[in-house]
Amino acid sequence: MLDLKRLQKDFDSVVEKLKKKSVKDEVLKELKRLFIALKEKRSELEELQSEQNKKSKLFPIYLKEKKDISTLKKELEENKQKIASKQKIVKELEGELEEYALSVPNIPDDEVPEGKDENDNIEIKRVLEPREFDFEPKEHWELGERLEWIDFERGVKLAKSRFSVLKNGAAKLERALINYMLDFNSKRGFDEVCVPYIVNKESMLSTGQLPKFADDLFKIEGEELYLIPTAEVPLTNLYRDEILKEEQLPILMTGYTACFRKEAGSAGKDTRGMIRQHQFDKVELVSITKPEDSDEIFDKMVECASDLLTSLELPHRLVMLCGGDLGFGATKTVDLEVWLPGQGKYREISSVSNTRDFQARRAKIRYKDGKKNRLVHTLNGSSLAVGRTLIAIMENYQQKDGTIEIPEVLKNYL
RNA sequence: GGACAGGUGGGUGAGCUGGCUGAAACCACAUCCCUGCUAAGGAUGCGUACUGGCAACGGUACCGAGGGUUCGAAUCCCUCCCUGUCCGCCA
Repeated sequence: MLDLKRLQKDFDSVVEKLKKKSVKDEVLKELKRLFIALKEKRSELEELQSEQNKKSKLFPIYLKEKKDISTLKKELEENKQKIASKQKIVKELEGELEEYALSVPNIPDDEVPEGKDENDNIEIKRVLEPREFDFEPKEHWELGERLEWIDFERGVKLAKSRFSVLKNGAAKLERALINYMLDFNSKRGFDEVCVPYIVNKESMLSTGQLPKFADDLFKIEGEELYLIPTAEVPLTNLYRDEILKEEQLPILMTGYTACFRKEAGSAGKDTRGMIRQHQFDKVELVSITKPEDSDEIFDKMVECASDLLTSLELPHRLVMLCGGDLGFGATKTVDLEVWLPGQGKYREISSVSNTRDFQARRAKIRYKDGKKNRLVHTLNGSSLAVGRTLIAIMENYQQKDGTIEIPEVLKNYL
Protein backbone atom coordinates (compact mmCIF):
# COMPACT_ATOMS: atom_id res chain seq x y z
CA MET A 1 0.00 0.00 0.00
CA LEU A 2 1.11 3.50 -0.71
CA ASP A 3 2.19 5.79 2.06
CA LEU A 4 -0.85 8.05 2.15
CA LYS A 5 0.93 10.77 4.07
CA ARG A 6 3.49 10.89 1.33
CA LEU A 7 0.70 11.09 -1.21
CA GLN A 8 -0.74 14.03 0.66
CA LYS A 9 2.61 15.79 0.97
CA ASP A 10 4.31 15.07 -2.35
CA PHE A 11 1.26 14.59 -4.47
CA ASP A 12 2.78 15.78 -7.73
CA SER A 13 5.89 13.67 -7.50
CA VAL A 14 3.88 10.53 -6.69
CA VAL A 15 1.61 11.19 -9.66
CA GLU A 16 4.65 11.68 -11.86
CA LYS A 17 6.33 8.46 -10.72
CA LEU A 18 3.20 6.36 -11.02
CA LYS A 19 2.81 7.38 -14.64
CA LYS A 20 5.39 4.70 -15.35
CA LYS A 21 2.82 2.20 -14.16
CA SER A 22 0.13 4.08 -16.02
CA VAL A 23 -1.92 4.96 -12.98
CA LYS A 24 -4.36 7.73 -13.76
CA ASP A 25 -4.02 10.87 -11.70
CA GLU A 26 -7.78 10.96 -11.10
CA VAL A 27 -7.42 7.85 -9.01
CA LEU A 28 -4.68 9.44 -6.96
CA LYS A 29 -6.64 12.66 -6.62
CA GLU A 30 -9.61 10.75 -5.29
CA LEU A 31 -7.38 8.83 -2.94
CA LYS A 32 -5.92 12.01 -1.55
CA ARG A 33 -9.35 13.57 -1.21
CA LEU A 34 -10.65 10.56 0.71
CA PHE A 35 -7.62 10.53 2.95
CA ILE A 36 -8.04 14.16 3.92
CA ALA A 37 -11.80 13.85 4.32
CA LEU A 38 -11.39 10.81 6.54
CA LYS A 39 -8.92 12.60 8.78
CA GLU A 40 -11.30 15.47 9.21
CA LYS A 41 -14.35 13.35 9.98
CA ARG A 42 -12.37 11.16 12.28
CA SER A 43 -11.22 14.08 14.37
CA GLU A 44 -14.81 15.32 14.58
CA LEU A 45 -15.84 11.88 15.77
CA GLU A 46 -13.10 11.80 18.35
CA GLU A 47 -14.19 15.11 19.74
CA LEU A 48 -17.71 13.80 20.25
CA GLN A 49 -16.38 10.66 21.85
CA SER A 50 -14.20 12.68 24.16
CA GLU A 51 -17.21 14.69 25.28
CA GLN A 52 -19.20 11.51 25.81
CA ASN A 53 -16.45 9.98 27.90
CA LYS A 54 -16.17 13.05 30.10
CA LYS A 55 -19.89 13.23 30.74
CA SER A 56 -20.21 9.53 31.32
CA LYS A 57 -17.75 9.85 34.15
CA LEU A 58 -20.09 12.31 35.84
CA PHE A 59 -22.85 9.75 35.93
CA PRO A 60 -21.76 7.73 38.96
CA ILE A 61 -20.80 10.95 40.76
CA TYR A 62 -24.29 12.35 40.27
CA LEU A 63 -25.74 9.12 41.52
CA LYS A 64 -23.65 9.18 44.64
CA GLU A 65 -24.56 12.78 45.37
CA LYS A 66 -28.16 11.97 44.63
CA LYS A 67 -28.34 14.70 42.01
CA ASP A 68 -30.90 14.62 39.26
CA ILE A 69 -29.53 12.66 36.35
CA SER A 70 -32.32 13.04 33.85
CA THR A 71 -30.75 16.01 32.01
CA LEU A 72 -27.37 14.36 31.89
CA LYS A 73 -28.86 11.16 30.65
CA LYS A 74 -30.71 12.97 27.94
CA GLU A 75 -27.55 14.75 26.81
CA LEU A 76 -25.67 11.52 26.69
CA GLU A 77 -28.37 9.85 24.71
CA GLU A 78 -28.41 12.66 22.21
CA ASN A 79 -24.69 12.68 21.88
CA LYS A 80 -24.78 8.97 21.37
CA GLN A 81 -26.91 9.47 18.30
CA LYS A 82 -24.48 12.03 16.94
CA ILE A 83 -21.61 9.65 17.48
CA ALA A 84 -23.44 6.86 15.73
CA SER A 85 -24.13 8.90 12.63
CA LYS A 86 -20.62 10.31 12.52
CA GLN A 87 -19.27 6.82 12.94
CA LYS A 88 -21.25 5.70 9.95
CA ILE A 89 -19.70 8.42 7.83
CA VAL A 90 -16.22 7.52 9.01
CA LYS A 91 -16.75 3.85 8.28
CA GLU A 92 -17.97 4.56 4.78
CA LEU A 93 -14.95 6.73 4.09
CA GLU A 94 -12.65 4.09 5.49
CA GLY A 95 -14.17 1.49 3.22
CA GLU A 96 -13.83 3.68 0.16
CA LEU A 97 -10.32 4.68 1.03
CA GLU A 98 -9.26 1.10 1.55
CA GLU A 99 -10.75 0.06 -1.75
CA TYR A 100 -8.74 2.69 -3.55
CA ALA A 101 -5.58 2.39 -1.52
CA LEU A 102 -5.29 -1.37 -1.88
CA SER A 103 -5.69 -1.14 -5.63
CA VAL A 104 -2.96 1.38 -6.33
CA PRO A 105 0.36 -0.21 -7.26
CA ASN A 106 3.72 0.55 -5.74
CA ILE A 107 5.84 3.47 -6.90
CA PRO A 108 8.65 2.46 -9.26
CA ASP A 109 12.23 3.42 -8.44
CA ASP A 110 13.82 6.22 -10.41
CA GLU A 111 16.20 3.81 -12.11
CA VAL A 112 13.28 1.83 -13.57
CA PRO A 113 13.08 2.56 -17.31
CA GLU A 114 9.90 3.84 -18.85
CA GLY A 115 8.08 1.54 -21.19
CA LYS A 116 4.82 -0.27 -21.64
CA ASP A 117 5.66 -3.95 -21.95
CA GLU A 118 8.43 -6.51 -22.01
CA ASN A 119 9.81 -5.13 -25.24
CA ASP A 120 10.96 -2.05 -23.35
CA ASN A 121 12.86 -3.99 -20.70
CA ILE A 122 16.57 -3.38 -20.57
CA GLU A 123 19.15 -6.11 -20.73
CA ILE A 124 21.75 -5.71 -18.01
CA LYS A 125 24.12 -8.50 -18.87
CA ARG A 126 24.50 -11.97 -20.33
CA VAL A 127 26.10 -14.86 -18.53
CA LEU A 128 27.57 -17.84 -20.43
CA GLU A 129 27.48 -18.25 -24.18
CA PRO A 130 24.75 -20.46 -25.66
CA ARG A 131 26.15 -23.71 -26.87
CA GLU A 132 26.67 -24.36 -30.58
CA PHE A 133 24.63 -27.33 -31.82
CA ASP A 134 25.70 -29.44 -34.76
CA PHE A 135 22.09 -30.52 -35.18
CA GLU A 136 18.71 -28.85 -34.95
CA PRO A 137 17.93 -28.57 -31.20
CA LYS A 138 14.47 -29.77 -30.29
CA GLU A 139 11.94 -28.18 -28.00
CA HIS A 140 11.40 -29.73 -24.61
CA TRP A 141 7.97 -31.18 -25.31
CA GLU A 142 9.26 -33.17 -28.18
CA LEU A 143 12.17 -34.44 -26.13
CA GLY A 144 9.90 -35.04 -23.18
CA GLU A 145 7.37 -37.11 -25.06
CA ARG A 146 9.93 -39.13 -26.90
CA LEU A 147 11.85 -39.99 -23.73
CA GLU A 148 8.63 -40.63 -21.84
CA TRP A 149 9.68 -37.98 -19.40
CA ILE A 150 6.65 -35.74 -19.73
CA ASP A 151 3.08 -36.95 -20.22
CA PHE A 152 0.88 -34.09 -21.31
CA GLU A 153 -2.26 -36.07 -22.22
CA ARG A 154 -2.55 -37.81 -18.90
CA GLY A 155 -2.04 -34.54 -17.05
CA VAL A 156 -5.09 -33.24 -18.86
CA LYS A 157 -6.98 -36.43 -18.10
CA LEU A 158 -6.30 -36.08 -14.40
CA ALA A 159 -7.12 -32.39 -14.15
CA LYS A 160 -7.43 -30.22 -17.23
CA SER A 161 -5.30 -28.43 -19.78
CA ARG A 162 -2.09 -26.86 -18.50
CA PHE A 163 -1.43 -29.83 -16.23
CA SER A 164 1.17 -32.45 -16.98
CA VAL A 165 2.82 -35.48 -15.47
CA LEU A 166 6.55 -35.99 -15.04
CA LYS A 167 7.94 -39.49 -15.31
CA ASN A 168 11.25 -41.30 -15.21
CA GLY A 169 14.24 -38.99 -15.58
CA ALA A 170 12.14 -35.84 -15.46
CA ALA A 171 10.53 -36.81 -12.17
CA LYS A 172 13.92 -37.57 -10.66
CA LEU A 173 15.46 -34.42 -12.07
CA GLU A 174 12.64 -32.32 -10.68
CA ARG A 175 13.26 -33.69 -7.20
CA ALA A 176 17.03 -33.37 -7.55
CA LEU A 177 16.71 -29.75 -8.63
CA ILE A 178 14.59 -28.85 -5.62
CA ASN A 179 17.11 -30.36 -3.24
CA TYR A 180 20.04 -28.85 -5.05
CA MET A 181 18.53 -25.36 -5.05
CA LEU A 182 17.61 -25.46 -1.37
CA ASP A 183 21.12 -26.56 -0.46
CA PHE A 184 22.62 -23.91 -2.71
CA ASN A 185 20.54 -21.16 -1.07
CA SER A 186 21.21 -22.43 2.42
CA LYS A 187 24.93 -22.09 1.79
CA ARG A 188 24.30 -18.47 0.83
CA GLY A 189 22.70 -17.79 4.20
CA PHE A 190 19.04 -18.31 3.39
CA ASP A 191 17.25 -20.32 6.05
CA GLU A 192 15.16 -23.15 4.75
CA VAL A 193 11.46 -22.95 5.59
CA CYS A 194 8.61 -25.29 4.75
CA VAL A 195 5.23 -23.56 4.64
CA PRO A 196 1.55 -24.24 3.88
CA TYR A 197 0.37 -24.18 0.27
CA ILE A 198 -2.99 -22.83 1.36
CA VAL A 199 -3.36 -19.43 2.96
CA ASN A 200 -6.16 -17.14 4.08
CA LYS A 201 -7.43 -13.88 2.69
CA GLU A 202 -5.37 -11.70 5.01
CA SER A 203 -2.18 -13.26 3.71
CA MET A 204 -3.20 -12.63 0.10
CA LEU A 205 -4.10 -9.02 0.90
CA SER A 206 -0.76 -8.41 2.58
CA THR A 207 1.38 -9.45 -0.34
CA GLY A 208 -0.92 -7.79 -2.86
CA GLN A 209 -2.55 -10.71 -4.70
CA LEU A 210 -5.87 -9.51 -3.35
CA PRO A 211 -8.05 -7.59 -3.85
CA LYS A 212 -7.02 -6.88 -7.43
CA PHE A 213 -5.93 -10.24 -8.76
CA ALA A 214 -8.54 -12.64 -7.42
CA ASP A 215 -9.05 -14.03 -10.93
CA ASP A 216 -5.55 -15.47 -10.94
CA LEU A 217 -6.04 -17.47 -7.76
CA PHE A 218 -7.52 -20.86 -7.06
CA LYS A 219 -9.94 -20.47 -4.19
CA ILE A 220 -11.10 -23.28 -1.93
CA GLU A 221 -14.82 -23.60 -2.30
CA GLY A 222 -16.85 -22.49 0.69
CA GLU A 223 -13.87 -21.10 2.57
CA GLU A 224 -11.80 -17.93 2.60
CA LEU A 225 -8.75 -19.94 1.64
CA TYR A 226 -6.59 -19.87 -1.45
CA LEU A 227 -3.90 -21.99 -3.07
CA ILE A 228 -0.67 -20.02 -3.12
CA PRO A 229 0.54 -18.67 -6.48
CA THR A 230 4.06 -18.40 -5.06
CA ALA A 231 5.87 -19.16 -1.81
CA GLU A 232 6.38 -15.43 -1.50
CA VAL A 233 2.91 -15.26 0.06
CA PRO A 234 3.39 -17.62 3.02
CA LEU A 235 7.06 -16.73 3.51
CA THR A 236 6.41 -13.00 3.71
CA ASN A 237 3.29 -13.47 5.82
CA LEU A 238 5.23 -15.46 8.37
CA TYR A 239 5.95 -12.16 10.07
CA ARG A 240 2.65 -10.42 9.44
CA ASP A 241 1.46 -8.30 12.39
CA GLU A 242 4.77 -8.63 14.14
CA ILE A 243 7.26 -6.18 15.50
CA LEU A 244 10.70 -7.61 14.97
CA LYS A 245 13.85 -6.89 16.91
CA GLU A 246 16.53 -5.03 15.04
CA GLU A 247 19.01 -7.88 15.67
CA GLN A 248 16.70 -10.30 13.87
CA LEU A 249 17.19 -8.47 10.59
CA PRO A 250 17.84 -9.23 7.87
CA ILE A 251 15.73 -12.37 7.74
CA LEU A 252 16.73 -14.43 4.71
CA MET A 253 14.53 -17.36 3.81
CA THR A 254 14.29 -19.96 1.12
CA GLY A 255 11.52 -22.45 0.62
CA TYR A 256 10.20 -24.92 -1.84
CA THR A 257 6.49 -25.05 -2.62
CA ALA A 258 4.18 -26.01 -5.38
CA CYS A 259 2.52 -22.93 -6.88
CA PHE A 260 -0.95 -22.63 -8.37
CA ARG A 261 -2.05 -20.06 -10.89
CA LYS A 262 -5.15 -19.75 -13.01
CA GLU A 263 -3.25 -17.96 -15.76
CA ALA A 264 -6.47 -16.09 -16.46
CA GLY A 265 -4.95 -13.54 -18.80
CA SER A 266 -2.79 -15.98 -20.69
CA ALA A 267 -5.26 -17.66 -23.03
CA GLY A 268 -3.40 -18.91 -26.06
CA LYS A 269 0.05 -18.15 -24.61
CA ASP A 270 2.53 -20.98 -24.28
CA THR A 271 -0.17 -23.58 -24.66
CA ARG A 272 2.32 -26.14 -25.84
CA GLY A 273 4.69 -27.67 -23.34
CA MET A 274 5.40 -27.02 -19.70
CA ILE A 275 6.28 -23.34 -19.74
CA ARG A 276 2.97 -22.17 -18.36
CA GLN A 277 1.17 -24.60 -16.08
CA HIS A 278 -1.55 -24.23 -13.48
CA GLN A 279 0.65 -26.06 -11.01
CA PHE A 280 4.41 -25.82 -10.88
CA ASP A 281 7.26 -26.20 -8.42
CA LYS A 282 9.34 -23.26 -7.37
CA VAL A 283 12.09 -22.61 -4.88
CA GLU A 284 11.71 -19.10 -3.59
CA LEU A 285 13.84 -16.52 -1.80
CA VAL A 286 12.25 -14.00 0.55
CA SER A 287 14.06 -11.38 2.59
CA ILE A 288 12.93 -9.02 5.29
CA THR A 289 15.34 -6.18 5.87
CA LYS A 290 15.88 -2.77 7.34
CA PRO A 291 15.09 -0.13 4.72
CA GLU A 292 18.71 0.92 4.36
CA ASP A 293 19.79 -2.66 3.61
CA SER A 294 17.25 -3.64 1.00
CA ASP A 295 19.21 -2.58 -2.07
CA GLU A 296 22.20 -4.60 -0.97
CA ILE A 297 20.04 -7.66 -0.25
CA PHE A 298 18.33 -7.23 -3.60
CA ASP A 299 21.67 -7.51 -5.38
CA LYS A 300 22.56 -10.51 -3.25
CA MET A 301 19.35 -12.25 -4.28
CA VAL A 302 19.85 -11.55 -7.97
CA GLU A 303 23.40 -12.81 -7.67
CA CYS A 304 22.23 -15.92 -5.85
CA ALA A 305 19.78 -16.80 -8.63
CA SER A 306 22.24 -15.99 -11.38
CA ASP A 307 25.03 -18.00 -9.77
CA LEU A 308 22.65 -20.90 -9.41
CA LEU A 309 22.01 -20.87 -13.14
CA THR A 310 25.72 -20.54 -13.79
CA SER A 311 26.42 -23.52 -11.56
CA LEU A 312 24.01 -25.51 -13.73
CA GLU A 313 25.87 -24.12 -16.74
CA LEU A 314 22.74 -22.62 -18.17
CA PRO A 315 23.25 -19.50 -20.33
CA HIS A 316 21.06 -16.64 -19.20
CA ARG A 317 20.69 -12.91 -19.12
CA LEU A 318 19.57 -10.34 -16.57
CA VAL A 319 16.87 -7.89 -17.52
CA MET A 320 15.67 -4.77 -15.75
CA LEU A 321 11.91 -4.54 -16.09
CA CYS A 322 10.40 -1.33 -17.39
CA GLY A 323 7.58 0.43 -15.57
CA GLY A 324 4.84 -1.12 -17.66
CA ASP A 325 6.06 -4.66 -17.07
CA LEU A 326 6.69 -4.18 -13.37
CA GLY A 327 4.50 -6.18 -10.99
CA PHE A 328 1.88 -4.58 -8.80
CA GLY A 329 3.87 -4.46 -5.59
CA ALA A 330 7.37 -3.96 -6.95
CA THR A 331 9.46 -0.82 -7.02
CA LYS A 332 12.11 -2.57 -9.04
CA THR A 333 12.44 -6.00 -10.61
CA VAL A 334 15.24 -7.88 -12.29
CA ASP A 335 14.22 -10.90 -14.32
CA LEU A 336 16.55 -13.75 -15.12
CA GLU A 337 15.93 -15.27 -18.52
CA VAL A 338 17.38 -18.61 -19.43
CA TRP A 339 18.37 -19.55 -22.96
CA LEU A 340 16.12 -22.17 -24.55
CA PRO A 341 17.83 -23.44 -27.69
CA GLY A 342 14.71 -25.28 -28.88
CA GLN A 343 12.77 -22.04 -28.92
CA GLY A 344 15.84 -19.98 -29.74
CA LYS A 345 14.77 -17.50 -27.09
CA TYR A 346 15.55 -16.29 -23.62
CA ARG A 347 12.62 -17.10 -21.31
CA GLU A 348 11.91 -15.91 -17.80
CA ILE A 349 13.03 -18.38 -15.17
CA SER A 350 13.35 -16.13 -12.15
CA SER A 351 12.24 -12.72 -11.03
CA VAL A 352 13.62 -10.75 -8.11
CA SER A 353 11.68 -7.78 -6.73
CA ASN A 354 12.03 -5.20 -4.04
CA THR A 355 8.63 -4.13 -2.71
CA ARG A 356 10.23 -1.84 -0.12
CA ASP A 357 7.57 -1.04 2.50
CA PHE A 358 4.60 -1.73 0.22
CA GLN A 359 3.85 -5.20 1.54
CA ALA A 360 5.17 -4.37 4.99
CA ARG A 361 2.60 -1.60 5.34
CA ARG A 362 -0.21 -3.92 4.34
CA ALA A 363 1.12 -6.77 6.45
CA LYS A 364 2.14 -4.55 9.39
CA ILE A 365 5.63 -5.97 9.58
CA ARG A 366 7.76 -3.59 11.58
CA TYR A 367 10.91 -3.56 13.63
CA LYS A 368 12.06 -1.63 16.68
CA ASP A 369 14.49 1.05 15.68
CA GLY A 370 15.43 2.28 19.12
CA LYS A 371 12.11 3.49 20.48
CA LYS A 372 10.35 3.80 17.18
CA ASN A 373 8.63 1.15 15.13
CA ARG A 374 9.55 1.30 11.48
CA LEU A 375 8.24 -0.67 8.54
CA VAL A 376 10.64 -3.23 7.16
CA HIS A 377 11.38 -3.79 3.48
CA THR A 378 10.35 -7.07 1.92
CA LEU A 379 11.95 -8.64 -1.12
CA ASN A 380 11.13 -11.75 -3.03
CA GLY A 381 12.68 -13.64 -5.85
CA SER A 382 12.53 -17.00 -7.39
CA SER A 383 15.55 -18.97 -6.72
CA LEU A 384 14.40 -20.67 -9.89
CA ALA A 385 11.14 -21.97 -11.25
CA VAL A 386 11.86 -25.67 -11.10
CA GLY A 387 9.80 -26.80 -14.10
CA ARG A 388 11.36 -24.20 -16.34
CA THR A 389 14.79 -25.17 -15.09
CA LEU A 390 14.00 -28.74 -16.03
CA ILE A 391 13.01 -27.57 -19.50
CA ALA A 392 16.17 -25.51 -19.78
CA ILE A 393 18.31 -28.49 -18.83
CA MET A 394 16.52 -30.69 -21.33
CA GLU A 395 16.94 -28.26 -24.17
CA ASN A 396 20.48 -27.16 -23.36
CA TYR A 397 21.82 -30.59 -22.49
CA GLN A 398 20.13 -32.53 -25.29
CA GLN A 399 22.25 -34.80 -27.47
CA LYS A 400 21.91 -35.65 -31.09
CA ASP A 401 20.29 -38.99 -30.23
CA GLY A 402 17.60 -37.27 -28.17
CA THR A 403 19.02 -38.19 -24.79
CA ILE A 404 19.77 -35.64 -22.07
CA GLU A 405 23.04 -35.23 -20.26
CA ILE A 406 22.94 -34.39 -16.59
CA PRO A 407 24.56 -31.20 -15.26
CA GLU A 408 27.66 -31.99 -13.25
CA VAL A 409 26.41 -30.46 -10.00
CA LEU A 410 23.25 -32.55 -10.04
CA LYS A 411 24.98 -35.88 -10.32
CA ASN A 412 25.20 -36.26 -6.55
CA TYR A 413 21.52 -35.56 -6.30
CA LEU A 414 20.31 -38.35 -8.54
C1' G B 1 -16.71 -33.92 13.47
C1' G B 2 -18.77 -34.46 19.15
C1' A B 3 -18.20 -32.87 24.58
C1' C B 4 -16.08 -29.62 28.02
C1' A B 5 -12.59 -25.53 29.23
C1' G B 6 -10.42 -21.19 27.66
C1' G B 7 -8.76 -16.71 24.51
C1' U B 8 -6.34 -10.04 28.70
C1' G B 9 0.05 -5.93 27.40
C1' G B 10 6.99 -9.51 25.29
C1' G B 11 5.81 -13.85 28.94
C1' U B 12 3.04 -15.78 33.40
C1' G B 13 -1.47 -14.06 35.11
C1' A B 14 -5.45 -10.95 38.16
C1' G B 15 -9.95 -8.52 36.93
C1' C B 16 -15.20 -10.96 34.60
C1' U B 17 -21.52 -9.38 41.24
C1' G B 18 -20.84 -3.42 34.49
C1' G B 19 -18.41 3.06 35.93
C1' C B 20 -12.48 4.59 40.33
C1' U B 21 -8.98 -0.79 34.91
C1' G B 22 -5.69 0.60 29.04
C1' A B 23 -5.87 -2.72 32.51
C1' A B 24 -2.98 -5.24 39.38
C1' A B 25 1.11 -8.35 40.46
C1' C B 26 5.29 -11.02 38.98
C1' C B 27 8.99 -12.10 35.22
C1' A B 28 11.62 -10.32 31.11
C1' C B 29 13.62 -5.77 29.06
C1' A B 30 15.91 -0.48 29.34
C1' U B 31 18.23 3.45 32.05
C1' C B 32 20.06 5.01 36.70
C1' C B 33 21.74 4.29 42.02
C1' C B 34 24.30 1.20 45.52
C1' U B 35 27.87 -2.61 45.93
C1' G B 36 34.03 -4.31 43.85
C1' C B 37 33.18 -9.27 42.04
C1' U B 38 31.21 -13.50 38.74
C1' A B 39 25.44 -12.62 43.30
C1' A B 40 21.98 -9.42 45.44
C1' G B 41 19.27 -4.86 46.62
C1' G B 42 16.85 -0.13 45.24
C1' A B 43 14.61 3.89 41.72
C1' U B 44 12.29 4.92 37.26
C1' G B 45 10.54 3.58 32.62
C1' C B 46 8.42 -0.09 29.52
C1' G B 47 1.66 -2.10 24.47
C1' U B 48 -0.21 -0.73 19.47
C1' A B 49 -2.50 2.47 15.90
C1' C B 50 -4.31 7.02 14.55
C1' U B 51 -4.36 12.13 16.07
C1' G B 52 -3.14 17.47 18.37
C1' G B 53 1.44 20.08 19.88
C1' C B 54 8.27 22.72 18.58
C1' A B 55 8.19 20.15 23.03
C1' A B 56 6.43 19.03 27.81
C1' C B 57 2.20 16.64 27.39
C1' G B 58 -2.83 15.58 25.54
C1' G B 59 -7.17 13.13 22.67
C1' U B 60 -9.52 8.67 20.44
C1' A B 61 -9.68 3.51 19.61
C1' C B 62 -8.09 -1.42 20.81
C1' C B 63 -8.55 -6.89 26.61
C1' G B 64 -9.40 -13.21 19.80
C1' A B 65 -12.93 -10.92 15.54
C1' G B 66 -17.70 -8.91 14.43
C1' G B 67 -22.50 -7.49 16.14
C1' G B 68 -26.05 -6.38 20.38
C1' U B 69 -27.86 -4.59 25.41
C1' U B 70 -26.64 0.02 28.36
C1' C B 71 -25.94 6.86 29.78
C1' G B 72 -21.44 3.53 30.38
C1' A B 73 -18.64 -3.32 28.81
C1' A B 74 -12.34 -6.60 29.27
C1' U B 75 -16.67 -7.50 32.40
C1' C B 76 -23.71 -9.21 30.27
C1' C B 77 -26.01 -11.48 25.38
C1' C B 78 -25.44 -13.48 20.15
C1' U B 79 -22.41 -15.14 15.88
C1' C B 80 -17.75 -16.54 14.09
C1' C B 81 -12.49 -17.78 14.56
C1' C B 82 -8.68 -19.91 17.36
C1' U B 83 -6.24 -22.75 21.44
C1' G B 84 -6.29 -26.71 25.17
C1' U B 85 -8.25 -31.44 27.02
C1' C B 86 -11.15 -35.92 26.28
C1' C B 87 -13.65 -38.86 22.33
C1' G B 88 -14.04 -40.21 17.10
C1' C B 89 -11.12 -40.35 12.46
C1' C B 90 -6.53 -40.43 9.90
C1' A B 91 -0.92 -39.81 7.02
